[in-house]
Amino acid sequence: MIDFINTPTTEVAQLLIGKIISHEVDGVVRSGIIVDTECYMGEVDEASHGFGGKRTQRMEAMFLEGGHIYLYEMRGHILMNFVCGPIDHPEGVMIRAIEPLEGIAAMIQARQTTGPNLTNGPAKLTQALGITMNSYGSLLGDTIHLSVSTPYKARTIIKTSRIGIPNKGEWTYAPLRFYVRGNPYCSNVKKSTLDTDRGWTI
DNA sequence: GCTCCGATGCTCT
DNA sequence: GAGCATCGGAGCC
Repeated sequence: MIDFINTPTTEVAQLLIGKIISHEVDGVVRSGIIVDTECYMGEVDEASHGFGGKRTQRMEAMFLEGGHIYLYEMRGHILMNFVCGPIDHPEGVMIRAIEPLEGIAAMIQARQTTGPNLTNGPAKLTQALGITMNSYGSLLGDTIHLSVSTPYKARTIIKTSRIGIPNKGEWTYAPLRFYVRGNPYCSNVKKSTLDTDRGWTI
């Protein structure tokens, strides 16, 4: 299991790649392999909700100890983050995309679509997994589970700038996004760069 | 009470 | 590749 409190956030983001996240809805387990993550670096990161020491009701979970779930609602969509670092330290890793594994039929029903479109975006995967604001501030392992081991090994992890962060100075270009090269479920990838083994070495 | 706006996604060109 | 739909929280009046 990852030590979310003592491991640097940027390292957590890379360690999460290849792990399996699961959530149970009505007795049906839905799970997927994490393939795309982004870091948000707390008070100093202009793109982070915790920037400048701001602290409001809806971001309270971000200030919990590492290992908690921070959910953010935007335009009716839910985005999921794993909180990192010690308490009162608003850093976290957003899960940007997963590769469906179990409960795919349920995901298709929830999303009303199939293929990469099922989970290749932060709001898409929460909808596919059936995650709701009920899990806000819960501890990882409570309603949302993460595999202890890393069953899938990425051949190459691409390190690049984050998506949807304009006009944030150096933070717009900071290499805080990590994803599996060649995996079709990553956000915003070119078709020509996909690999037949989806980027895994096993 | 009201306005502004975003860590998005979908649709159409 | 660009434009827009559309919801709730934050912050200010």
